[in-house]
This record gives sequence, C-alpha cells and structure tokens, in this order.
Amino acid sequence: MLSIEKEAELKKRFKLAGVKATQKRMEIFHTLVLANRALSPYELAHFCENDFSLSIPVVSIYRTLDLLVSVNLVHKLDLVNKYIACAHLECQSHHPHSQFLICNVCQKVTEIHIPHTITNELSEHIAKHGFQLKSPQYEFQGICQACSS
Amino acid sequence: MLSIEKEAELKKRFKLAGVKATQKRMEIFHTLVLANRALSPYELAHFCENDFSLSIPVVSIYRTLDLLVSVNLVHKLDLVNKYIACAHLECQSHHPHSQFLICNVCQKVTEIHIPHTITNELSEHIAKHGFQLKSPQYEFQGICQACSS
DNA sequence: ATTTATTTTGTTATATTATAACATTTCACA
DNA sequence: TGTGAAATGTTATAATATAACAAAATAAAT
Repeated sequence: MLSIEKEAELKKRFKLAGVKATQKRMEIFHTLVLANRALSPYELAHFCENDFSLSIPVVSIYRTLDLLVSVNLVHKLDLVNKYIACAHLECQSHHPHSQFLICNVCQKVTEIHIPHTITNELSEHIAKHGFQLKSPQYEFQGICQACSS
Repeated sequence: MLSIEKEAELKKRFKLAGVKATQKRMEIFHTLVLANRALSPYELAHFCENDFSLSIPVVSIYRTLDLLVSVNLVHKLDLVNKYIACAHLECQSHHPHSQFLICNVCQKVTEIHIPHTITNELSEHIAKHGFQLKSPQYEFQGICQACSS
C-alpha cells in the first residue's frame, strides 16, 4: 500500500522530527495525509478501517496523534477538535505560525500565511492586555469560496 | 436570591433579546453572570448545584445556553467549549465582533476590542483566499499577565 | 376563571468523545 | 538470542453531548 518513495519520505519526516517511525505511526500519519482533510480521531479510525482495511484501536490513534502534534507533523485544530497533517515537508524545523481557515459548510481546511505586518500588530495589541499568545496558532471559521457561491 | 433590581435588569435584557424570561432561564443566565468566568455546561450545572442549590438537569443547561447564545446574551468559546455571559448590557443590539483572550493556565477569559484597522487588514487578507469569516469572533489562547509573572 | 394549544422543562436513554489502568507485543541493543 | 524499554492493544470507564418522549408551565381564547 505504501510506495517505496512515499515510505522513504515519511520515514525522513519522522527522523527529522526525532521520533521513531514505527509501522503504526507511519500508517496513521500516511492515512491522514491521504485523507487530505481534517479528521477527528474517530473519523480517522473509520477512514483507516473503511478505506485501507487498517483496524486500529482509537486509543492508539489518540496517542499517535498526540505524538505527531508534539513534533509538529500534525496540527490540532482546537476550534473543531480535528487533526490535519502538516502541509510542509520542513514542518518540524520551523514555521511557528500555523494559520487555518476552517469552512463550516464543507469542513475544508486551508492553511494560510498571514503577513507579519498584520500578525505583529495583532500580537502587539494583545500584549497590551498583558497577554502572551501561546503557539501562536490562529484558527478562523467561516465559509470558503466554493461553498459561498 | 435574586434582588428586585437585578431581576428587573435581567428581564429587560431578555426582553430586548426577544425571548421569554422564564424563571429557569433567568436562574441559569444569572448564575453564569455571577460565575464571572467561562464555564462548560457541566461546570455550570455543578456551580448551580453547589453554590446556589439549584438542581438543573444538564440537558436544560445545554438548551438554555444554546438559546442564550442565539440571542447574544452569552458567547460560546469554541476553542475551549465553554460559555461566558456577554459583558455588555447592550449586547443583543450590536457589537458584532467578539474577541476573547483565553488563559490556558487560570482559564480566565478577557473580552477585548481589537482596533478596526487591524481586523480590517486581517479580514481583507483572509478574503483574498475567498474566505468569509462567520461571526466574526476571534479567540486567542495564551497566558495572562497574572499567570506569567 | 377555565380550557386548550403551545412552549418549556424534565426524564430517560443513548451516542460520542476522551482517557486511565494494565496486559501484551514489538523493537533496539547488549 | 535474551533482556529491558518503548509501543501498542485490551478493557473499562469518565466526560461530553444529544435524541425521544413525558410532564409541567405558560399564554391565549373563551
């Protein structure tokens, strides 16, 4: 199911991230990459089962997703409690600002990049309230182009 | 438990919002106002029970919160699945932009107001991706002043 | 005031999501 | 190959959310 090249690439990403590339982790991550959308742990489990005949307990999905998030291979969308594979190969190294547009109609998630000029103004304003942004990860809900036309 | 003035004020807010000011709704809303922080439906149920000896089934809390959100008397914080009473008396009329800072340590929520210059730039940038923000409600997670010192 | 229709609230059951505790298996390394 | 540590699976259960229907409260009309 996993092509040689794909497997090598995935392994490389795990290695760069500094975690073991076990088969289960590769399967779960690869499935999320193929899904090409944000999924909840249970949705991912069903997707593994239905589309790839991979029967993986949800508990393992949770654990693995937590791990993948911690090494930045996967992002967690707190607004909708779903997970999405990081689009960038060089994810684990940097690009600390993850910014997502979440369509409330089709659930599509787009990872964008907001100019620093804007985010700087924003975090400066927020800092005036004595508040430090954590990640900083920005999530916005709305309606995508396809769904609004 | 409810002072006459407070009850009158709450009733006025319900009336302005265009929904019936039933006793249960008043109790639930008033309790959330007194809590003065964001609570999950279950937390609110416990707060009603423990602090006010109001035994209200969680189902009713969910329903009432949904209603209160729909008329803007309460805001739902999607990032943390909690509810907070709207701070502004004139809430239901307008102030379409709700902006919250959520402290991940003490859970305190601060409602702020980001200058239009910034939010305009932001929504313009987002619009370039063909995306329309919904509410637009902004939620940011981080650490508040008290918790970072 | 009393009846009736409508809305609100309560009850019960159950679906969904998330995690804890521990057993088993796998894997890296000696 | 055997051994210990890490990963995964199993089972149970906690926490969150909703559905279906019954009972109660409320408003409107007589």
